[in-house]
Amino acid sequence: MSMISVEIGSEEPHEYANGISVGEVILNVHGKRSGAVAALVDGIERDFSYELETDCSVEPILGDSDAGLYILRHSCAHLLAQAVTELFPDAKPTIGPPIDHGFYYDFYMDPIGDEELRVIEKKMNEHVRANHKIVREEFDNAGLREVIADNKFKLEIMDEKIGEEVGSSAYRQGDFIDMCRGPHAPSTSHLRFFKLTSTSQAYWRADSKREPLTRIYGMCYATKEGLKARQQQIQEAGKRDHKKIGKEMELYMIDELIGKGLPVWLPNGEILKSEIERFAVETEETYGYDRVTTPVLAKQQLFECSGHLPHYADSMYPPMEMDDGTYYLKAMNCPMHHLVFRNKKRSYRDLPIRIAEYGTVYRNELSGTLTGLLRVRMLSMNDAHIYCTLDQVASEFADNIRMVQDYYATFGFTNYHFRLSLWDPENTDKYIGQHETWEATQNHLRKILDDLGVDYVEAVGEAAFYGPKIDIQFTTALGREESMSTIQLDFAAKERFELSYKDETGAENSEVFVIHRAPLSTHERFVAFLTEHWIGNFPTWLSPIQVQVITISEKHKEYAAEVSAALKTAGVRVKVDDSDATIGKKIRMHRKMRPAYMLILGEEEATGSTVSIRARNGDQCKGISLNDFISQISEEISNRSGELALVPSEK
RNA sequence: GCCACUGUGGCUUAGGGGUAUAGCAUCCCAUUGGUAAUGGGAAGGUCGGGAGUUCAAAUCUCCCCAGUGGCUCCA
Repeated sequence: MSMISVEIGSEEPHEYANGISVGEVILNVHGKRSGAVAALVDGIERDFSYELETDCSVEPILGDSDAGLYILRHSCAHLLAQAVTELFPDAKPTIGPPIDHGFYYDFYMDPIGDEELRVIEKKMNEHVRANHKIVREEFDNAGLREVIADNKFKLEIMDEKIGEEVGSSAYRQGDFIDMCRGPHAPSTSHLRFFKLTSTSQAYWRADSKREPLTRIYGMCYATKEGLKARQQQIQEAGKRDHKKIGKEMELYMIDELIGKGLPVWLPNGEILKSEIERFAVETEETYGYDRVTTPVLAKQQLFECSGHLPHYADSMYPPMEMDDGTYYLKAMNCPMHHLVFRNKKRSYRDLPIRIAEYGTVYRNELSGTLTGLLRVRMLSMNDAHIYCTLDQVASEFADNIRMVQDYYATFGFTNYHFRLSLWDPENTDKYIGQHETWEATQNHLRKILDDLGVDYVEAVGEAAFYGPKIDIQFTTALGREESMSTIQLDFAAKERFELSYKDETGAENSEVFVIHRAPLSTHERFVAFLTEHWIGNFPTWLSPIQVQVITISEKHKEYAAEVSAALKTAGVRVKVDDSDATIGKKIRMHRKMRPAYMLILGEEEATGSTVSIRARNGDQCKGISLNDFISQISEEISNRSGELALVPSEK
C-alpha cells in the first residue's frame, strides 16, 4: 500500500496509508476529545470522512472557532429539517443556512406555534442521542434530481446553482437526506447545545408574490457554556431594553388612540431630546450651518421633482386631496432645502452652503415593523444638506465624519463602525443616475475614507437611490447591527432642481453636489440607543432629573427647599421629596427614575450647609459643602461629561 | 402588510365556564426616620374592543385593535 505524508499543525509530518480519512488522522494526532468538527485540507474545508490520497496539510476546525460554529449551525439546520420532515411528512425543506448565533430553516408547510416548536426540539434531541453519522454522498445530476424529486424548491436551487456543473453532494443522517455542499459535523451528537427560539413567516426567495414559508429559528453553540452565555446576553439585553426603561423613567408613551409608531415625548424624554438638540445646535454653529424650518407637507409636484414619488412612494403617507391640488406629508426634508438653496442666486464665494433643520418627517412604515422608539412613523431629525462643489466634497465629508466621532465620544458610544454603502450594479432599476457617475462618486467616497484613515466596511446594494453613502453602524446589546447615522452624496439633485451658482469665471455652473447628513440619527432612535447604552443612567447633562433631593425627616423641609432653590438658580434640574416616608423607601422609589445624584439632607447637612450624595452608580459620600456640590455639578453639566465628577470619598 | 405568541386596576401579576388574586404605587392614620421594603386602614379592575356559543364567559369560538418576536423594510 502506498503511503502519503500529512502535515498537521506544527508537528512533524506523519506518514499514513493512502486513502486514510481526515477523521482518522485527527483522531490519531489529537485524540478523541480534539473538539474538531471538520478540517482544512490544503486550505479547503472537508468532512471527517474525506479521504486523503496525496501529500497534504490537515488543520482541524474546532467547534468553537468561527468556521467550526458555522459548520455546527449548518448541521443543526439539517437536524431541524430531519425532525420537521419526520413530524410533518408534507413539509418541504427549502433553504437552511447558519446565521449569527444559530441557524434557521424555511419550510413549505402550514404555520406552527410554540407547542410544535417544543415537540420538534424534543425530536431533534432524540436524534442527537441516537448519534446518527452524517454521511456525505456524491451524485451525478440525474441522481441528485432523484433525491430531491418531490421538492420543487430544491430542484429550483439545483437548476440555478449547479447549472453546468456535473453532480454535487447530499448529506444523509438516519433516514433523512438533504442536498448540500457541506461540510458537516461528523455526527449528530456534536449538536447537543442548541435551542429552537422562534418561528416566523418568510417568502420563497424573499418575494411576497411567491410561496409563503414557515421559518424556524434556533441557536446553536459548540459548548454548554457558549449556549448559556448567549442566553445570558439576551437576558442582559432585556434589562437594557429602551421600551422597559422608557416606561419606568416616563420618557415616552404610545397611545393606540393616537396610533402606533407615533410616540409622545413625555416631559422626561423631552428633556433628553432638547438636550441633544441643544448640543447639535451649538456644534453646528461652529461648523457654519444655517437653520431653517420647512412645512410638514408639500405638493405632489415637489416630490415628483425630487424623484421620491416614483422611488419612495411606498414609504410615504398616502396623498391628501385639497381644493388646490394633491399634497403629501414629507418623508424627507431635502426637496425643501433644495428650494431654499435655489431661492436666490448663489456665488462660488457662498459655497459650501449648509442648511440645517430640526424637522419631523413622516414615513409609512409597515405596521408590523413598528417597535418602541426604534422604528416609528414620525421621525424627528437633526437633518442638514450641504451644497458644494466636487472639490469641497472631501472636506465636507471629513468634517461630518469628525462630527460623528465627536458626538459619539461625548455620548459615550464606542460600539460602532463606518460602512461605505454602494449601489448594486446588478439591480440598477432601483437607482437614478448614470453608471459612470455612480462608479466615479463611489470611488471618490472610498478615497475620502482611505485618506482619513478611517476603518470601514463596504456594503453592496445599501446606497440611497440618489447616491452612495457612508453609514455609521451601531452594534446593539443583542449584538445586532443597526444603522445609526448617515452621510450621503447626492449627484442627482442638481439636475432635478436645476441647482447652480455663479463660478469664478462668471458662468452659471450647475455642478452642485449635495450631501445629506444626519449624524445624530433620529431623536427616537438615538434616545433608544442612548437608553440601552446607559441602562437609563444617563450622563448628568442629559439626565432628566439631575438631582433628587431627599429629606430625612420633615424637620428638614426648609433646608431642602433652600438647596433646591440654589440648584435651580445654577440651572440644575432638581426635584424634592420631603414626604413622610423612610429614607430607604424614598431611595428605592426614586431609583427607578435614575437621577444622576440623590442628595440626602438631614440634621447634619442642615447645620453645616452640606449635602450627602448618592450617585447614580450607587456610590455615596457625606459632608460635601453645598457650594462645592453646585460648582462641581455645574461643571460636569457644562462639560457634558459622562463621568461622575463627584467621586465618592467614602462608602 | 404577513406568521407565531401575548393583552387582567397606574405598574408587576394569580386564576382559566358560575361574575376576580396578590404585591408595589395612590389616599388616610400612626410613626420623625440616616442611605434598596415602619406598622395599620381605605379606595381602585368586569378581565384590550365587538359579536357568538351557553342557564351562565375574564375563562370556549369568530372578527377587530394593540404589544412582543420574526419576515420585509429601514433612520
